[in-house]
Parts: sequence; structure tokens; C-alpha cells
Amino acid sequence: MSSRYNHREVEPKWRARWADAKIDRALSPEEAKGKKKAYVLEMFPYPSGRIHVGHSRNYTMGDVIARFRRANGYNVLHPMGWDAFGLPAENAAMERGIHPKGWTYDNIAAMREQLKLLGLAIDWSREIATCDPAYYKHQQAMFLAFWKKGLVYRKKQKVNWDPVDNTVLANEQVVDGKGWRSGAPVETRELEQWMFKVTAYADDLLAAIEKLDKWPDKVRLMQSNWIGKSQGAKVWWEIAHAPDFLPPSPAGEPNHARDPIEVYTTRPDTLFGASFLALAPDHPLTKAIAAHRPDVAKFIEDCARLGTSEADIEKAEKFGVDLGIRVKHPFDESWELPVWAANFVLSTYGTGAIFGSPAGDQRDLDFANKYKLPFKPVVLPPGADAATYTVTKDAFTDDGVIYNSRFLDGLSTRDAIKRAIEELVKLGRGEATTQWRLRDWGVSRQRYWGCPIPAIHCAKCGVVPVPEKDLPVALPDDVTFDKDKPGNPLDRHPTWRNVKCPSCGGDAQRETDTLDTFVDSSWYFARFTDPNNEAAPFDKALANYWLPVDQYVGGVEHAVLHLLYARFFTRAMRDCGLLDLQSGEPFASLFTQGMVVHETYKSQSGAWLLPEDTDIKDGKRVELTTGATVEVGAIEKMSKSKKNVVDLDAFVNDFGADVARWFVLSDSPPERDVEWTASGVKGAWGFVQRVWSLVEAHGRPAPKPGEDAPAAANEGEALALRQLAHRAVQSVTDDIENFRFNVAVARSYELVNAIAKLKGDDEGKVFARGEALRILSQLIAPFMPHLAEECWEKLNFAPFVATAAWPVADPKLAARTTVSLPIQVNGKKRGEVEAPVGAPEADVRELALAHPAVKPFLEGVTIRKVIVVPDRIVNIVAN
RNA sequence: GCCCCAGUGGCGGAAUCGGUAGACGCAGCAGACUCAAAAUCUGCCGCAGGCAACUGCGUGCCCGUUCGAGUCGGGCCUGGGGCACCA
Repeated sequence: MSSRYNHREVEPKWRARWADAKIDRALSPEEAKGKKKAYVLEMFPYPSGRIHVGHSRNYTMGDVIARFRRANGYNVLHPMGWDAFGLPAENAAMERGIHPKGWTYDNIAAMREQLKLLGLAIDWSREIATCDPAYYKHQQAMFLAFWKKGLVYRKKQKVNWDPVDNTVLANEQVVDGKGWRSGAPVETRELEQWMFKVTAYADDLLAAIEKLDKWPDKVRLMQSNWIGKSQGAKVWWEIAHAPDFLPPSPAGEPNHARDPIEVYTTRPDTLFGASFLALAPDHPLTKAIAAHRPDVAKFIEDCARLGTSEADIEKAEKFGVDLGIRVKHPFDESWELPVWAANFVLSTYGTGAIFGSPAGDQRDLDFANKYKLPFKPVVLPPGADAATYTVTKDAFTDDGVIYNSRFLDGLSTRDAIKRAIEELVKLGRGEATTQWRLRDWGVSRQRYWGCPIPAIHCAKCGVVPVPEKDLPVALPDDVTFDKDKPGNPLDRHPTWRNVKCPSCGGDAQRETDTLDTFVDSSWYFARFTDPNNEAAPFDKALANYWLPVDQYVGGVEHAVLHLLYARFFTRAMRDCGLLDLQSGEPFASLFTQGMVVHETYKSQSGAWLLPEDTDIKDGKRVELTTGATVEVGAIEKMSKSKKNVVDLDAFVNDFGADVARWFVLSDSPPERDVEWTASGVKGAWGFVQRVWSLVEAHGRPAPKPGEDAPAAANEGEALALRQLAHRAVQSVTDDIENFRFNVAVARSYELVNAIAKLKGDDEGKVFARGEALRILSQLIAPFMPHLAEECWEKLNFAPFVATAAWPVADPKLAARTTVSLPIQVNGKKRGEVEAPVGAPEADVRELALAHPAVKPFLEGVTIRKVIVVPDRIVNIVAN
């Protein structure tokens, strides 16, 4: 009689044995001699509180790869750490009076225990937390090194300012143009901020994308669009008239209000369609005029209320104001155009000024229509008639033939761009130029819970770096988060700020800004290579050995920023001599996994409900305690805020870690979202039981890999099972290698079905069954490591399936000898023949034409062509 | 608004190079075992028509390329991710 598989006993037992044997420890390069290295890394978590099953997918995927590599003989580095600085800790501090440090470390402790429940093959001796001074000390040193290297500078930047809370707001804290806590309309302010010169590497960051051939194409495309190299022209528009209050232009003074306005355009071919110039609200000229014109000042204020988010600015209704300036058209002195300020012109891109060519740009057209500015089309779409073609509401932005444009008439868009630039250069009114969308990285945050920026402000010496011997600049613990005293607690700390200037020894103040948390996550993968190094961020030789990360796994939401910053940082670290990685690319292969989603539930009072607090009664979802009907909402990403989470502890207790792991990898392709459902859990649970009962029922040691099979195992049903098992080895190996975990799961089901189907206990069948069970245990080991160990032991192997060599398929057993060929007539399947693999074309053709199911469709028609694709298909073309 | 991605039975999905659409799982239906139920096992299971053999239709929508399209191209629709201070 078979006993039930008891995960509550089995899982902790194997975790303890793995830990005792230290099988997850990454070997040093010396210990690993002869082995290839594999660095497998999942994006490390923010310690938000508790782990739910949604988080587990990311780590499980990485774990499958890590275990698979280990079985294939690699020296594996698979570490875990905590992205531990950030806003939620401060929010918790403000809302619940808990110190961010205590909150964070409590969360880390809880989440570490939860993660361990999953049985991940992680080298816990390398755990790091970014909020640990032992970590950020090196980050501060790197900041100083970058500074020395000219990669750090200070610049004024716009921020969202809450005038009631007196604090800077993150974009996410701006809701409908208002501060999320105060509800006050947001203002924009300019603050002096620390910047990283990402643009210094713009060319290389773009060019190197081509070599990242193990990254998803979509991510590579998003990266290159983000960097956004564009070829275009600068055009200088001379002032024809300006208000008298603008002072006359003194010779040689740069950026003077009466200087020609510099505009960047990618479409100089449409210059003859220009109908106005538009400046950004914070263009120097707009500001200069606002000083004298209340309506312009009001316009700037209205724009400020939109916040700093590009999405919000571009989605807002277009509005502008005529600045009362007239400029001369670069190709015709007598042609004057008005200059406006407009909310949709971004000061952060190009020169912060554009020329509006309404027929060829939708935003310009909307703006021209709103303010009744005249315009005419200059690009004729292919096939359109110049005499009748007009543009009213829809701009034509594609290529066409230029007309209404004097010397450009008749040229294609591409030729006209060249010709127009030539002319601009000849007239001294412009030049060809390359423009980047990529901006430098503003890293200053006016917050407490982040890495302090190691700089000191001295009245005499200016901004001075903290000497390296004084690092770390540690965060003070004694801070308060009173609601009535908002802003950065470091700013109002009584003593922490006050220091002596390292340069002159006089009284000076510490920088109170901290670093963007993206900085913390831009080098953690390098720290993992040598996490306990006190003298340096990491030993150069160790970083050289382990980097780049061979497999990085994380969410697509990081496809642009985090990955770009990490790529920048790695180049900067290389150029500061910290490591030798020539490519500067931290992640050789990237996989972006989908989210775990779940239905959302709301009580009748509108409060979110946990799934575990609801139940289904008579086909309706009701509240467990009251029986009241529950409103079932959208299927969304598991998140604490919507409570559609399934807690990991409870789940592991009920079903086991293996079921959770198996479930998140089954059914849905890894890159797509997976919906957490009770029925899916049931399927995974049933599979665990089924595998175990087969192993128990077998009740014998299994043959060892490579052991000679008795003759009886190579005929009939036994042979069929052996063939299927060896094909499963090929398929699953290939599926894991290519991140098709859901397909690997399906193949495992097939193998289990086949094992269960083989009845009888003769010598051949026992061998085939034992072999298949051994293979099954090994194939599922990366997915369900605890169950696999238990099976492995029962089949009389030791010590661990986790450290056993990955199975190898016997090519003779895995190979197919015949193949079924569909026969089509005019592309429709009409029959099927079984043919030997590699059968000559002529034979196949004959078989197909003679096929009884096909013949009727060939009567009364002429056969035009017979297409035979070897081992795949036959198509008869007839009419 | 801009950039990127996805869409296949009742449901999750498979089809890896343009070559049998629906592997595998879930749900459902029928049967076996059982006093009964659960569990387990066996079989069926895209839609429409047909007693059946079989026929027609079918991969979000429209158009195209091809002997052949879920897969390639063009145009839409719907959902999701990102847009620089959420991580």
C-alpha cells in the first residue's frame, strides 16, 4: 500500500541536508579549476514586507537554470540580496512611526526565511543588503572615483514640489497634478542636483546593443529607442522684432535674448511649411519675457502644475502663448513668423525650441488649429494630387514628395533633408547635427533612506569630496519623521550636517541629498562576486572571473532604466580600473519573465479582500466570515495594495514549495503572465502525488546511468517507454536551455503518463520503468528539487540528485525511424502516410498520389505540381 | 501623446526554420470501482452540419505575399509594460 507523499516532512529534511553539505556554495576560481563558471542572477527584491507566491516565479526560474547548470558541471554562482533603500520605508515611518531601518531589517529577516522555504539553490553566504554601510561605503568610494574621472557634475534640475509638505515628490506621488498627501497643486522647482554623465557613453551604449544577442529583441529595441540617436539639423532663426523691454544684444554675450533662436529638427525638408516657432515653458527667452508679461508668467505657472512627468505633459491639452517676437525665415528674410511658448515643447530634448510645421506633425497641427495659425502642406503623399490635397485634422508624417517649397520642390523627403541642410550651411543659418534623447542621470534625492552622497559644502572651498579614509558617510539613526515636519530629516538633523571642511578645516556642511536607489542596483551584481571584501567593492580578479552575469532574470518593467544604468555603471567601473570587462556589458544573457496575476476581490464596503478570506458558495464568491457577496474585479499583478496575494508561508504549509514552484512554471510561457488559480494548484499537487506513487509502486533500485539493458528491455512496450524517456531527456534539456519551462513541464507529464501506462513486471519492463523513473527524477529536479531528492533516494541513489550529472539521451533510442507525412491537395490536408525517415522524394510522391483518401480529390483535375518537403509534408497542386 | 509587447477551444497554453492547428494541463461529459461519496482508473472532448463515412468553417479584425500563413508584409481593434524621483 502506498503512503501519501508528506511534503511537510520531506521538504525541510532535504533543505537541511543540502545546507549541511554546502552544495550551493560557489567555488573559488582555484577550487573550480577545469569547471566552466555560470553566474545566474535574479533581480534582487525590494524588502517590502512578505513574499507572496507572485515573487516566487522570478526566483524559481533563475533556480531552474542554476540547478541545471550545476548538473551540467558548471561552477555556479547564484546569490541573493536586498535592494533595501527606498521610499516605502520612509512612508512606513511616516504612517506608522516605525524607523526605516528597523522596518527594512525586519522585512529582510521575514523574507529571507520565506525565500529559504522555496528550496532555492542559493549561496546564502553571499547575502548583501544595499542599506548596509559595508555595502554603501564602496558605493560612496565609487561616486568619488567617478567624480575624479569627470563622470559626476552638478546641474539645476526640475523637481515636483509640494508647497504644503515642503517636500520633493516622486512622479508616483503626484496624482492629477496634486501632492498625494497634502492634495496641494504641485509646483515645479529647480534644485541643484548631482548628475552622472551617462551621455559620455551614449555612442557605446547604443552600438553595443547589437552584440547583446542573448537579450530579448524587444528590450534591445527599447534601449536603443531610449538612447534615441537622431540625425537632424540646428536652424538659427534671427529675431526680426522683439518687445522693447528686451535689452539690446551686446556683442559676444552667449544665450542673449536677442540672439537668433536655435531650433533642432529632424525634418528640415518641411521648413517651407513652417508657421510658427514654439519654445519650452522654461526656455531662457520665455523666462525673459515672463519677467515683463504677466500672461506669460501665468503660462509658465500653468505648465509647472503639470509636473515633471513626460507622459503627463504630453497627454495634457496643448496650450501656448504668443511671445510677441517675430523671427525671419532662414530661407527668406522677408518672411516673418511668430514665436510662441507651448506646453508640449520639452526643454530636456534638443534645444527646447521647435519650428511648427503643422501639415507634417500632429502636435503642431493641433496647436495651429487651436490658435488659428495659418499653414500649408509641403509634403505630398504618394498618389495624392497636388491641386486638391489638403490637410485639416490629420497631419501627414510619412515620406512623400516635397512641393510648395521653392528649391526643394520635387525632391523626396530624404533628398530634401540633405538639400535643405546644404542650403542652411551655405547661408550660415544652420548645420547638420546629431541629437540624443538620452539625458544625464540625476541621482540626487532629497530623502533620508538612501546612500549619503559623500560631499561637503564649504563656504570658502565650494563643493569638496569627502576623503576616502572618512568613508562610509553613515546615515545617522536618530532621525524623526513627524508629519508636521516633512522634508528630508537629514536637513533638519541638529548635528549630522555639521563637519569641518576637509580642505580648509573651516566650518562646513554635509551634502544632505542621498543617491537614487537605482545607483544601489547598478553594481550589486559585481559585489556578489566578492561580497565580504572590506577594502574594495570587490576583488578585481574575482569580478573578472565571474562577470558578466551569464543569465539575468527579471521583470520587463526594468527593460530600460535599471538595465541602462547598470550598463553605464559597468563601463564607468571599468574605466576607473575596478574591473577589466572589456565589453562593459554586465549581463550576457537576459530573460524577462511575466508576472503572476490574480483576480481581485472587493467587499460591499469597497475594501480589498484577501483571496483566503473569500470562498465560492453556489457558484458565487462570498466573504468567508459574513457570507456577503464579493465583487470580483480585474485580474491584476499580485500586489499588497490590492490584496490579491497568496502568502507563501501558508501555501508552502498546505501544498509544499515544490507545488508552488511547479505551478508558476507550468501552463504559461515564462515571458508571459501566469494567472494563479486553484485549479492550477490542484494540477500541480496531483502531479507530485502521482510521481511519488509511481516511484513507490516500483519499489526497486533503478538501473544506473549507462547500465546495460537486458534484451527484453529493447522490444515491445519496454522499448517504447525507453524511447520516450530518452526523447524526453533531449526535449527537456533543450526546453530548459531555451526558457521553455512550460513545455518541459508538458514533456514531464507525457513521461509520467507513459510510465503509468506500462503494466507488468518482467525483466525488460522493470528495467525500462526503473530507467524512466530515474530519468524523470533528474528531469524534474531543477523544478521540484525536494520531491526529486526523495525519489532519487527511493531509487537507491546517493547522495543528491541535485549534484548528480544531468542525464544524457542515448541517440539510438531517441532517434525516430518513421515519420507521418500529411498529404495536402491545394493546401488542404486530405490524408496521411507513414514513411521511413529520409525516404526518397520519388517514393513519397508515389505513396501520396496513390493514397486512397487523396485519390478522389485528384479526379477530373490536372496535377500541376507535387511539392515534397522531406520528412515534413506533401502538397499536390491541381486544378 | 510617444516607444515596446501580446492576442490560438469553456480556460492556461503547444506548434522551435513558412509545412498535420489545438501537444500537455484544467474544467466538462460518459463509463469502471464503491452501499455511497472522495480518491483512482478508462474513454470522449474546437465550432457547425451529418446516423455515419465525412464535409465546411476556424489562431482578435481587414487586406496582401506564397503551392502552403497562428508564423511573413501592410492597415486597424483590444489588453499590458515603459516614459527618466515607485522598485
